[in-house]
Amino acid sequence: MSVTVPAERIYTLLKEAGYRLTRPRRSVAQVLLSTPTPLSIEEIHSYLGSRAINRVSIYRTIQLLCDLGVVRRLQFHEDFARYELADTFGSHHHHFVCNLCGRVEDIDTCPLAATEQAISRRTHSRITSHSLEFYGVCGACTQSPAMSSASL
Amino acid sequence: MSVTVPAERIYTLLKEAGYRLTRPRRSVAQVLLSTPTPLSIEEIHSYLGSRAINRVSIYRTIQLLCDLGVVRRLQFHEDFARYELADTFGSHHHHFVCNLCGRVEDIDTCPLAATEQAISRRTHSRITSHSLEFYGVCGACTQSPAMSSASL
DNA sequence: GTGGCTGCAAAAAATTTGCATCTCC
DNA sequence: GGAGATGCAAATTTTTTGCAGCCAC
Repeated sequence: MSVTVPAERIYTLLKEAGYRLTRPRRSVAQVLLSTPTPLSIEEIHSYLGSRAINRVSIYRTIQLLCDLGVVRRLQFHEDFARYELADTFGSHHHHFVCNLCGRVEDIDTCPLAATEQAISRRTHSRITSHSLEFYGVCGACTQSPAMSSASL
Repeated sequence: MSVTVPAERIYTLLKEAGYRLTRPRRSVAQVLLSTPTPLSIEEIHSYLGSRAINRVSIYRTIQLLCDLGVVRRLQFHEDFARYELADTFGSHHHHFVCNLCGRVEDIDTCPLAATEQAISRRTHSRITSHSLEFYGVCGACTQSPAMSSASL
C-alpha cells in the first residue's frame, strides 16, 4: 500500500475538479504545506521569493483552494486575511495570538463539538463550521515585556 | 439610588478619559446601543441617515471606542469589519452566522472559561479575550431554501 | 478663546477585474 | 491547438492621513 503525501492529495483534488496543475498552484500549495502558521497573501508572495509568482495569481489560487475546501481563511485582529490548510489537509485546531509579539500558537483542544450540537438543537440550524481564536500575552512576552514591534 | 443607562456610562467614560462629547460620538454610540446585531461602518453610516456623519468620523469614533474598551471588532467571513458593544456594555456572547441569508444570531452559551484556564496553564500565557463564531445554515433557510441574495 | 474634533480631499492598503499572452493537457 | 491560467495594469473597496475650519468646554 502506498501513502499519499498531502501535496499529492491536493494536486489530485485539483485535477479531479477539472483544474490544471500549474506552477503557481503547486508553489502556493507547497508554501502552505511547509509552514506551521497561517500566512497572509503578502507572506506567501515573499516566501516564494525567487520562484516569483504574481500577487494576483496567489489571490486567485488561494480563492480556488478555499472553494475546493483545501484552505481556510482566518482573520485575526489585522486588516488583511491569513490562510492555512483546512482541517482535512491539516488538522482541526484553533489559535492563540499574542497581542504583543504577534506570535501564533496552535491550540489543539476544541471543546465545541458538544456546544455545536446544543446550539443546533436549540435554534434548528445546521452548524457547518466555527472559528475560534484566543488573544492575550504569550509566555515569552509575559517574562520579558521588552517585546518586538508594537510595544508602547 | 439612580440607574445609569448605558448611553450615560459611555458618555461618562469618554469624559473621564479626557475626550469631548461631540455629536458624531453620541450618534455612533446611540446606533450601537440601539441595534441587536454587529454593524459595519457602512451600516452605521447609513443608519445615521439624516443625522449625516462623515464616514471618516465614524471610523475615528469606532477606533476610539475600541481603544476605550466600549466596542469590540468582529470579522465574519466578509472583507470588512463589524462592531458591537463590548462585554461590559452589552453582554459576553458569540455569534451564529447563516451562510445563506447572512442573518446573525447571538449565542449566549460560552463553554470557553475552562478551556482558557487550561490553555493558560499549559502555555504559560495570559488569555485576555477570545473570538468565536459559528457558521452554517439557519432554521429559516433550512426550511425554505428560497433564500435571499447570495443563493446559487 | 483655544485645543481637540470634524469634514473634505487625497493617500494608502487590500483585493478584484479586464484583457492580451502564455502554458498545460 | 485550444481552453484555461497567468501576469500586467488598472479599477474597486476598505481604511488611514493631512489639514483648514469648527465647536465643545
